[in-house]
Parts: sequence; C-alpha cells; structure tokens
Amino acid sequence: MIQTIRGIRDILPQDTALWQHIEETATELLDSFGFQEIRIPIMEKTELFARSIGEATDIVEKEMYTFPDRKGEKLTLRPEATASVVRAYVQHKMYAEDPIRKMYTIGPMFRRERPQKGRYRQFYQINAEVFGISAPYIDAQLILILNALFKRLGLSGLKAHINSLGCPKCRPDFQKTLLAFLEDKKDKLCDNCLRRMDKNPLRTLDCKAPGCREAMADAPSTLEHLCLECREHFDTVKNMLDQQNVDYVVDKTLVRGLDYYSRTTFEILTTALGAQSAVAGGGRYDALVKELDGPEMPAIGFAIGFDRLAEIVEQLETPILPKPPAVFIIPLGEKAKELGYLWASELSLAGIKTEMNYSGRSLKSLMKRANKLGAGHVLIAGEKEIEENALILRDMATKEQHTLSMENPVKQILSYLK
RNA sequence: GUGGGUGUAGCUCAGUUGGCAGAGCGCUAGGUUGUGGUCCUGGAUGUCGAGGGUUCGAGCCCCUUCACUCACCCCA
Repeated sequence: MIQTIRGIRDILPQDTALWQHIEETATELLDSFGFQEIRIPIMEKTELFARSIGEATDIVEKEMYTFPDRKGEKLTLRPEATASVVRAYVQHKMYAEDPIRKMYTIGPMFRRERPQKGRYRQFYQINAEVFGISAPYIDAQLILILNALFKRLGLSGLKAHINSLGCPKCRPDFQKTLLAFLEDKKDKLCDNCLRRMDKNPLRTLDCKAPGCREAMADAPSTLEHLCLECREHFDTVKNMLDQQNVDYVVDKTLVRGLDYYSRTTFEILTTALGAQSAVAGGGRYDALVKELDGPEMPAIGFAIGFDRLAEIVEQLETPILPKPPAVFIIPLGEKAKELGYLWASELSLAGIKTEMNYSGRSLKSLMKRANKLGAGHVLIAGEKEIEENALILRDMATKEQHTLSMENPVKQILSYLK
C-alpha cells in the first residue's frame, strides 16, 4: 500500500470544516485591515531562499527540499513565503504604481525536519506582508491582528513575545559587544554556537543548550544597544500595544532563525502543543527588498502556523462540524429512483443540501442512514406514494409528516423548508 | 542528524510461563408487510507493520528493517 511521505499528511474531510473556518476568520480579518491576497508559486529558484533567508541558517543549510530540474537548474520547494512575496513585489515592480502594499497568502511550506507534534514536513502558513510603511504603528497593528484572530477563534492563553534587533546603524556596534562577551565564554559554549559566532552571532542568544543558557544569562541584549531611532520605534510599538490591551512580554532572547529580520520581531507562543510553542511569528525586514534587487523599501510581515492553530482550536470544546443535509431522499423502486434523482438534483441546484440513496436497501436501513447523516427532512417516495399522488416529507426532529402531491414536489419542499 | 516510546479488525485497545487471534465502538442484516435515534439477536472484517532466526509450535523470545509518536534541535 502506498502511503504519504514521512511527515506529510492528508487533511481529511472530517477536518476541513475546521480549516475552512480558520481560513475564513483570518481572511475576513485581514481584508478589514486592507490586505489583498497574492498567490505565489510553490517552487522557486534555490538562490532566492539562499539569498533572503541566509546561507548560514538551519533552514537553508539542512532543511530545504532542493533538487535539479531536468535541465539542471537548482529548484527548491518553498520553506517559507516571505521570500516569494518580496520577489513578486520586486519582479512586477509593484512599488512603482503604489509602494504601499498589504498582501496575504495561504499555502503549504516544506522543511525536511524530524516530524513531531505540531511539526510536519509539509505544513501550512497564513502569511501577511506589508511593504512601504516604516511607521511603528504597522508593527503594532500586525501583532494586534494576530491577537484579534486568536480571540475570534476562541483561544486564550497565548502570549506575544516581542523584541527589537536593531538596524544596520546600531547592530554592528552591538555585535562587537556581543562578540567580546562570547570570546570570554568560549569554553562554555556548544559547538553550534561556536560556529554561529562567525556567521550569525545573534543566534547564540537563543541557544537552548543548558551550558549556553547559563553562559548567556548575563549576555548583552540588543535592547541596550539600540540607536535613538530604533529605541523610539520600539517604544511606540510597545505603547500602542499597551493602549490596545494586547498582552505581551519583552523577550530579549527572541532572535529568530531567518537572517533578514531587523528592528521589531515577535512570536505568539502557546503551551498547548508540547515543545512546539510558536503559533505565529514575524518581524520587520527593512533591508530585504533591496537585498533582492528592489528599491530601498521598509517591510514587515508575519506567518501563522496553520496546522498548529488548527490543533489548538480543535482542543476547544465546541467542535466545528460540517453542515448536515437538509433533505434525504429515500426512493423505493426503480421509478422512484429516477424521479428521486431528478428532484435531488433540482434541490441541490436550488441551494438545498440534498442526499439520496440509490442502493435499493430497506426503508428502515435508509432511515438509519438519514439519521446518521443528520438529515433535516426525509422524502419517502415509494411505489405506493407515487401511485397515490401522496409523497411523504418527514421532519426528522419533530417526526411530523407532510403529504406532497406529485405535481412539482420540489417547489412544495422548498416552501416547507422556508 | 541524536535519543526514548509504540506498531494486533475501519477506530480505541486487551492478549497470561510461547499452545485454536479477542473485546468495545463502528459497519451490516434482522427483531411480523414500508418509518430513524434507545434496546435485543445474528453476520462480515486481520499479511498480529515487514523480513529473517530460535522452537514440535511465535502476536509473545532474538536479529534486521520500516512506519508512527514524543523529546533534543529548529521553527510556524
């Protein structure tokens, strides 16, 4: 039996009602805040991710699905969405007509990690990106949107962690201080961190190894080395969140695994998913548009882990169920099947969710089936009813039965359902 | 990439010192002619994850392998 690839799963019909609910809630919210949908490819040239995410990151170093196509070009299944959205913004010179763009996209991402609770090799994200706005208000607004989304989905117990990583103006100075500190602690750091010292020293700040954690306890924080502009920017973000009652903590260890972030970064954490605590994350990436051959352009975005969000929402007590059929048609006999088929089609085309059974099983067993499907009404069309011009429409909840004539029964059903 | 746990019916799981492969749920057919939910009775369904070994005999013991799962790591 052929099965799905490791870490890759089907989202089955029993779960898609929930997924659609989440998706609708999110897109409705994003629409109110002025976001438009963009649909981006699942494959890109490998170079796009290497240049944007960063050569030395875990994602690029060991997690991407990269392969040569038939002509030898290196392609990669997207491990995240931001790079593609930025690429599209630059490629189509979207900045020319209006540099301010708010876009969202929903779809699968691919990373070859060891699967675990809340972590899949194909996983889904809802991404939102804003171009052309440098004001800190938009930073606060993105966090507000995430907060509102989770609230609308009925979730509690999620906490926003925020930090500021500084900008090209203040970061070199901070890196110098950090490197001096790391040099001091060199004998206590793990191999990974020693390697990171050269490539991306910021990443040492969030290393989870116990030895590193201890050594890094009094490490310098980016927050203490922000330039005036960065400090004011971060203060405004916090101020707005306070005024809008968004619950957050400042977390100086929040660095994030992609190189392109600057200034504000944030993650929304949950305790409901074991070790996979991040439900959403994002930050500002003011240098990335230019880095990908576009103009100097501020930008910021977030990604929501759809699978994780769905798992948390699923834990709520009120399950989201698919809509049951309004009408279930039970035909008894060949003539009834033919008529029933025509009526069923007509009802469905009129927007009434209708099911019918063609098997020729007994009335009793089909009543059982109607009950199992949760049908609102059952239309019993037997030889007898057709002959006597008296079809039976039974209300499954009240057990009340109406008699319908053979003349346009669909019309009669429609008026009963009103 | 590194560790731990688990693989038996569609699902959740029992299965004794190695001796006929089970239960509940679900599915299905009935319970006086053609009316559901509760109840009662019957029925179908297994490569015991796969391959090898030990043994008269393996779901059970040994080896190999695969998958799932949790954690490290990473992140959504």
